[in-house]
Amino acid sequence: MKNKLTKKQALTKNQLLVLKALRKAKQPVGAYELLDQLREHGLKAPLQIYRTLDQLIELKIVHRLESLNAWTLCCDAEHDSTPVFAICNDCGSVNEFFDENLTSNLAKISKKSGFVADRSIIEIHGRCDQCEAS
Amino acid sequence: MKNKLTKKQALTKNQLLVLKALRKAKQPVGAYELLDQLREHGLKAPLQIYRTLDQLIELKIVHRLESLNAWTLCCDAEHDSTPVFAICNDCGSVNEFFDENLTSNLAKISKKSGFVADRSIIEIHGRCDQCEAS
DNA sequence: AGGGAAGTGTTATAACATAACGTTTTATTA
DNA sequence: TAATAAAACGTTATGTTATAACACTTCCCT
Repeated sequence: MKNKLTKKQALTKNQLLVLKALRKAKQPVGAYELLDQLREHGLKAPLQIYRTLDQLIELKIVHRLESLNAWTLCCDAEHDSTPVFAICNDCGSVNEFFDENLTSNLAKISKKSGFVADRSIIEIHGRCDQCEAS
Repeated sequence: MKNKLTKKQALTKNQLLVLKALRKAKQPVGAYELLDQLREHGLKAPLQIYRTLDQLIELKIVHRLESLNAWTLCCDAEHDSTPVFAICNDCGSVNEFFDENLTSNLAKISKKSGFVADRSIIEIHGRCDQCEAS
């Protein structure tokens, strides 16, 4: 794995296609939906999508939302702490947050039980402020 | 919905079957795995399993692990705060924790952005103390 | 130029989940 | 206790999400 700059320059054709599709979307997108959108650009099989998504996750450019089976752009490539996703049940929008306290809380809980954490998933379902207001 | 006592007495045949299968398991179990185990007791279709699992979740006896597509018994029917699941990559075991600080942190993050939370998912992947020791 | 690693394409299949419909059981209350 | 509403159940078919296996290509480094 190279440094950030090199990484960004090194994006492949499929990676760029998937990224572009994710940028256009205002919500997380499923793998088969991405496939449908990218058929016109030559992608034909689910695996091409899944592989590309795995690569983009590895590059920390994309997150997978486990409770939605869908993917979304990372808000900011530079964070190290655990992202918190707030997922609106009504409009489907997702916001990504970071919270130092939460991250350290999580670390404490792990440590207390001797568990060595690797990857943390925090997803909150509910209603966003806009939907709540309307 | 009745009180806890009544609820427990009211478990149906399918609910009892699924619960028993989950109790025997030392790890979260997938829906089709449950189906396989319960075929000998007359369950034949996935939907019978999925429906029963939904009922047990509604009764707060069972949790779904979103990142595993699997289900596990709730450690304790009496909690109200958000459960934290620590999932071992090596042995597959899962531990359920509760942490007041974490729960209130989560609530704060939601509130700050005007998001009204409904359901929270916290799943940590890593290595449990036993696997880490060996 | 040679060799290894990463990326690609394709077919087939596995794993996970729900729609739609009708029947049976259970609980409620008139 | 008969009528009826609600919950649970069973079954077939289908939809959705994800991976296995294998062969080929491209890129990069020495």
